[in-house]
Amino acid sequence: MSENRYDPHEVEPRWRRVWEEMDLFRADLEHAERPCYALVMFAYPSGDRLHVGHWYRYGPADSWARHMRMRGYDVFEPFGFDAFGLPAENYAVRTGVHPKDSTDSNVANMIAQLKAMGAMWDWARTLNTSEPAYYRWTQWLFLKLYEAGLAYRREAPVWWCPTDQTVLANEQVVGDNVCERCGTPVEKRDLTQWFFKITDYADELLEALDGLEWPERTKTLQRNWIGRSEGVEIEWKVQKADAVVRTFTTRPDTLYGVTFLALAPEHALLSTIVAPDRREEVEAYLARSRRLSEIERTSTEKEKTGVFTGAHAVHPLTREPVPIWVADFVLGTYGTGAIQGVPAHDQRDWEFARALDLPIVKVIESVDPAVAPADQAYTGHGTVVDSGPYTGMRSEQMLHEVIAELAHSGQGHKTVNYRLRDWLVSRQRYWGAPIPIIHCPQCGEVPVPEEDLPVELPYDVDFSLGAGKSPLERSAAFLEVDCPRCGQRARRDADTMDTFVDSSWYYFRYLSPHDDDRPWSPTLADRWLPVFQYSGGIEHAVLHLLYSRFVTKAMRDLGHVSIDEPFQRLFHQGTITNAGAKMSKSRGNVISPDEYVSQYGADAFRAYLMFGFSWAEGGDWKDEGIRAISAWLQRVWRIVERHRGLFADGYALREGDPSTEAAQELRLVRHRSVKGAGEDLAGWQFNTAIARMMELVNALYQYAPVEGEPAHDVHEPLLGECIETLVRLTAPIVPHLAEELWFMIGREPSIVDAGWPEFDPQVLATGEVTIAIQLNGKVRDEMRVPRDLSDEDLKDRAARHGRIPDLLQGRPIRKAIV
RNA sequence: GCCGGGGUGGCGGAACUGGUAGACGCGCGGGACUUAAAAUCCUGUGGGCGCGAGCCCGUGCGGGUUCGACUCCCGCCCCCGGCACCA
Repeated sequence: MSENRYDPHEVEPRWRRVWEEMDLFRADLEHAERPCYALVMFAYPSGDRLHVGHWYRYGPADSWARHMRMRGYDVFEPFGFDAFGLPAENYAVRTGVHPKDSTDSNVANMIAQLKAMGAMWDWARTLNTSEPAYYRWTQWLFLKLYEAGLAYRREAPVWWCPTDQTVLANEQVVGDNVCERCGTPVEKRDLTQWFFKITDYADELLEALDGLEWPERTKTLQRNWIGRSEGVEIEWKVQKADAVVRTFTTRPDTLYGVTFLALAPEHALLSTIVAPDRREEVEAYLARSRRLSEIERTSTEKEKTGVFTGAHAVHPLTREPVPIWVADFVLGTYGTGAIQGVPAHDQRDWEFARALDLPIVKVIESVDPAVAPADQAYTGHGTVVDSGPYTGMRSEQMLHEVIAELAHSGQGHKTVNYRLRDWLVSRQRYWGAPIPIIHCPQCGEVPVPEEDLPVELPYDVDFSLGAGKSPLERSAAFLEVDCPRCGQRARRDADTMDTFVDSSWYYFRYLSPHDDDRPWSPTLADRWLPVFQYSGGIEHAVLHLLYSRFVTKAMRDLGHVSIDEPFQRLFHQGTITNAGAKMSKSRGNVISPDEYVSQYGADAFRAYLMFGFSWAEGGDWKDEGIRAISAWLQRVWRIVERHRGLFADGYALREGDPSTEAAQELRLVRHRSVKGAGEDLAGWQFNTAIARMMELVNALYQYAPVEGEPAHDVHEPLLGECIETLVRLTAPIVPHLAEELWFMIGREPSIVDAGWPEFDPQVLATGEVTIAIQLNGKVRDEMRVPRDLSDEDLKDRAARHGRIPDLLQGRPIRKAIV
């Protein structure tokens, strides 16, 4: 290798050793004055090599954190592993390698690889959720929620994945009802399971989104998922029975158009109200609908079906009888499990009425007659017709009035419904935190006393997927236990917790990972939370990001923290693809970071990922990109190397007042670069931040060509100042190279504490500038003017400039814009 | 269907609250250095017309507001993501 080249392979490991010896990235959480908690999402140790995705999300996140440290923040940047979970266990089923062994070895390999990235992670505070010292507190969390009534066990129809042999949370069922993990179509089963009562927080989870600095689409995902819907619950007295059917509707203004009620097949009242002569037919219908899968039942393509129950309800306003049907398009899990059928103004009700020949009564007329198709329901608002005293009113107004009337007569009240369901947290798998509950024949559910935590996972278990029983269910050593309350023989709960429980509170634990008498320090939590800046994938929008918000709020209400939200600011990285497709082993298009890192160095790899893409978007991998950025790093190195002589001792780097035009221009670029790069880094716009640095480099080459001998006998403070600035600007992006250059110009390590360069808005506002002269929106000429010229003077000069007088022909210039 | 995001050169991507569209980079053309190549340095590069000064056209499509629109308004088309028989 020629002497005139930067060699990352020698430099990078050397500086990493120095940083480690300096203990540079150990955060002093107790004494921080400007805390900046820079958090990246957990890594899954499901493989032992880093892939491009790891570099793409962690490298830039570290660059942001580095720039914050240079700005004087006390940055805390931890890293840890979400080590429990199905992949490790499935691997064990296939190969017989114990999840603990494969996970531990993957974690060790990943840490070794991660260290080569040169990030500021504080490895003294790493976490591994599968270690008893961690999951002890996951179990503590469970117990706290249990004590507060926020964790409960009940039988419910739940999603079951036949491949993974476990239940799943609603949030883990994606697309056409398939398992988020393995893609297998899931089934509904009635099982007794543990839930966290996230629905208690539905309203706050929704409301508080407005105050979060999150991407709009992520907030939208959560809003849709929570699915708040305001409406009215209406009571319908059933004729000849001591029963009341409650329906939920968002459109009480259509009440006079109700021609039937429909109950879900699982509705509890059904057996009470069904007429004896209809019982047989109803039973047959229920049996039929039970056989249908959830997918078939809820398919919009499916013909509407239903059966008359023989019962009638009394219309709350007209007192007319309304037939009650059972129909499987009505969901037992939403609202009250019963609906008021208004065929004229609801498309589903319309289809139902057409299929079963029920009357369709129009009660709202569109104001615009053009929007009144005859072959479907009219769902908009308009003028009320055939609705007793409300006739002639605007439907929006009737909506309010009819609510008041129903409330007045005790037949209905305003209510809110949510799509959100409680979080199903139990899993019939081994590799997770055991649920700290003991089932005693005498005492029932008994929480494990806190002092007995952790309930440790036994190492010695049988992993074969047998007869629907998990390894823990088959482990007598684990299951058999004495009841902590009465001392009788009892049985441990054999389920483990969803791994999303592990990751729902880890940001607290990072603050005091070694405390063994409490999950976190309230003092540190108050000082460091909410997380200053969080980053990770959008795929967790309604999973981890929702669960963590719930856990934080629950812990707040239980008095364990004082914050309302865990993550104030959030960014999502995009995805790096190759040849237009996601990288995967099966496609054979996986780019291995190792090859590129060993060829170009960690800095170049990081810098390419930051420059070649808009970080939030991602994009397609291109080999030329990394070659280009690597060449640019050499270019940076060369210019600094060439002028290092400027930094001989005692040399003053004040940029002074440049006299020549070239010097003025260079100074201007310097200030512009500092401003631009700083703002862009702060906003995670890495590509444009680097572009600003490139402009400074280009300006330096213009100013001081590298041909020939450098003329350093000439006093050149501006050049020195610019070079020093350049080195500081690049430090967050290419930490190793910048540290080397910093050292090369005679400074002490480390550059992360050398401060971020400042710019002077005055400089950007003074000097001469070229402006375009537009007439009627078209550029007609340009001229050089001082930046601080007044509008009047500007107009005046422009009107006399070049060919402008000819074009103006005596008319004045109306407005000037600089 | 509803909600959110997006559509800009050959390519990746810029453009703050409307003010020279295409920063920066790749690729490509030209030049310097070299016996030569690589590397490096300089230079040109949205499209069309023109010898030239210059002119015309250009941010998915069609209208509009404005002295001026990638940006704002109205009506569409297409792509990505989420939700969806949610009453």
